[in-house]
Amino acid sequence: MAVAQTSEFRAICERAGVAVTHQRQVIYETLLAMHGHPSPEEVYAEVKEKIPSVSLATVYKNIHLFIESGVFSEVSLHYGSLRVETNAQPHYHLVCTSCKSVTDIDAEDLGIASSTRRLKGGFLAQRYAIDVLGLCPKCQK
Amino acid sequence: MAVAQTSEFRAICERAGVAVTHQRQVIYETLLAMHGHPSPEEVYAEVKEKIPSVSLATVYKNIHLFIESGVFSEVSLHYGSLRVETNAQPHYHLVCTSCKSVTDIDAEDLGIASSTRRLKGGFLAQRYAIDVLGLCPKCQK
DNA sequence: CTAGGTGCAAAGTATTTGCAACGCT
DNA sequence: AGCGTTGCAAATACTTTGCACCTAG
Repeated sequence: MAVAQTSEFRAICERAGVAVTHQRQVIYETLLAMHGHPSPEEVYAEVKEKIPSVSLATVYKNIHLFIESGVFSEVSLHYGSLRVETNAQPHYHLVCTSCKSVTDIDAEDLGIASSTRRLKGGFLAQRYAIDVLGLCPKCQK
Repeated sequence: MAVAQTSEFRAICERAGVAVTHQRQVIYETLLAMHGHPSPEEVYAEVKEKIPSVSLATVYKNIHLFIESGVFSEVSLHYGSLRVETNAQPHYHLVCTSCKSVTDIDAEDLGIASSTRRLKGGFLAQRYAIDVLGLCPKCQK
């Protein structure tokens, strides 16, 4: 059905080992063209203008597929529910992209000093929430 | 009803301008004692052992109250829904704690170099997700 | 006393899943 | 042809809300 497929998109699908479908391509192009940090509902609304019959489930499935394939990423990690930080010491998180485990790491061990300061543009930085994404020792094997 | 109230907890409630209730105190102490990054459901399960009649809604209300008061915080920002990062350039986010706006900032403007490296403990860092929490210029007035 | 807090149940929002029909390869 | 993909609807997960009763101040 699709005609004007970019070779880039074909390559992405091939790398991910998935089929090149019209919905998939429109969702990909819509994401590329969107500014900011869209939610699935916002993407769905945009895609629906090109494919009125598209379903929200398809948008969800493809967004996940793109995130898993590394084509896009999540703004900040989405754990499914709110997580309370009970550790009052300044520290950051090691998040394993394979097993999803979260481990605390001290600021000094990351080599980043945390302090209130004013950044270019006038934003007043008060606290840093840093998630280091990677592989825990167990998952590196 | 409560008897052994720590003066610390009373001070927290006073600062927040809320009442010192038994549920509130048990939820606070439970959070303090919990390791890791508990979800509301997990907190609820723990609190229920001390107060079997407690409701999940009360746990949610008090967790939010503690977070708003700065007593605890969120592990990573919870936007209510997944947000897709469509900007492929390495960059981070300025999140205004007042108006919740999210703005991109280049790595170099933050003064942090992003690179794959192995941290103490053997974790293989591949990507940094950094949210700088603070006040945007508008909200500083 | 009375404003705020609690428990319960229902509503609301976000996301996933089962399945029959359909389209890529 | 065969398997992955889609659309739909129902199911599930997470969170908030309305309200009558209760309790700290």
